[in-house]
Amino acid sequence: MQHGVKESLSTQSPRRSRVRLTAADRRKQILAIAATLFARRGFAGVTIKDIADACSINQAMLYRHFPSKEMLYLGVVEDKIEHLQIHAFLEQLEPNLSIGELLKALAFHILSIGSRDPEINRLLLFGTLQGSPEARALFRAWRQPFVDFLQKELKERVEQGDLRSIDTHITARSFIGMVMDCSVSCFLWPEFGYEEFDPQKAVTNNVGVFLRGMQR
Amino acid sequence: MQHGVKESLSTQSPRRSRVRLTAADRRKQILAIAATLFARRGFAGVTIKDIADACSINQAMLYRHFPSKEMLYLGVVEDKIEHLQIHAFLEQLEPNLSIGELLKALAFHILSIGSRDPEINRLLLFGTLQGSPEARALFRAWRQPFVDFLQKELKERVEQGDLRSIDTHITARSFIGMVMDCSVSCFLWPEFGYEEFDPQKAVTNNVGVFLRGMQR
DNA sequence: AAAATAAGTAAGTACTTACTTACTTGCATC
DNA sequence: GATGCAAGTAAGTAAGTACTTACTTATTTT
Repeated sequence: MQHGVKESLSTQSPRRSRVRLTAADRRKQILAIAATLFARRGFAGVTIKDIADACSINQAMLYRHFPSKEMLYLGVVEDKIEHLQIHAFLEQLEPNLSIGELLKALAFHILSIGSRDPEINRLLLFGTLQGSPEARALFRAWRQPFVDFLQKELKERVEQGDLRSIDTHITARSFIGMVMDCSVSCFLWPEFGYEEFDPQKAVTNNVGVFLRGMQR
Repeated sequence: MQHGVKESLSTQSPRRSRVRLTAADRRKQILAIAATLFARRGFAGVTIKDIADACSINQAMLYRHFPSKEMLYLGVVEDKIEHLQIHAFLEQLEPNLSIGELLKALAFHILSIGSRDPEINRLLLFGTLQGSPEARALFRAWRQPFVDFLQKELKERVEQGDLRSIDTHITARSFIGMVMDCSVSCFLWPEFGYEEFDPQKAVTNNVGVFLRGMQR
């Protein structure tokens, strides 16, 4: 591979073989790289030059795809939301799950998305802290569906007498909040004993506690 | 009080009576105002000019008190940590509280600090997202003591057989996480039905669930 | 009242920021 | 192989950015 490659003699500077992408591909690349940077350092912590450099293109190219930094940020968030598909996940859940199985399914899904793509949680947190309206949309798409769904399920079971008369809104919100907090702190504070943290064990433990706490 | 005050006739423009503070007072003012701004917009979202303007002083004055923006930020965080006093709170708790009373006491304290001074939570979140080492210190001072304390108390009671054999680390972390998430979401997402949210009710509900879930 | 000291400012420096303009390159189609 | 067009760039602009310098004002001490 290394030795004797004919071209390599003159490719010391290989005519700067720049990749020339189609507009659609370049747009995708910009969105992906910008997502990573915005998630890591927040809106104000990233410059247009940072993004352009990371994409190996000129800043002017960014402005052919997005009219401003704000709109690029909006594009990043919208792109994330589009690929979340929480409602689809909730709808394909088996309809006759026990409340324990349901809590487990929700918790695992939240944790698995959070560990597969930490950018979502970071974008949500950074965005809401900054007060950007885009973050509101992320919240509605990422966190709220779980709460609404769980509350509905809890309410049904309370009315049927399967569960104690707990406050369904507070309980749903708190359970989802607990799982989200867990998901977030795993990558925000890997030290502090969260390194060896096992989601499987955490879910089993916490679902057990909630379950017994809610049952008659 | 209002009428006939002699000086008020000529105080329309009172010779620009600029306040001239002592160094100690000015330092305090800068720290307080910088804390508000950094908490609201993050490190990168605040400029030295913003802070100086908000203090009604020249930017150069800031550099007489703090050698750089970084060091000012560090000062803000250290100042917050100094006034937290979580260990003092934990030590003055009655030693023979039931586990239910203990959970309630911890939850109320976290929520009351969070609502009295939202800057702490915002600084902690902003800081950790940015990856600033100062945030690590805030975490250690604000969140970790609660977890460590609760885990110790849970462990004792599990060993005495008062509680089921739950995972004390995970449970302590999750309970504190749930309360912190609640505290944070109250001011981050006041819409989404958290406006009429009553901490008293939430604590009663959730402590009840956890309690029953942990007891034999 | 004079001297010493500390709080305060105006107006810079060198560099970075988001965004633009005028131009060049590569590729598909006729 | 010339043509049209989209992908790409170099080199700007004007308004910030963190930080500095040289100077002025107020208060305390002698």
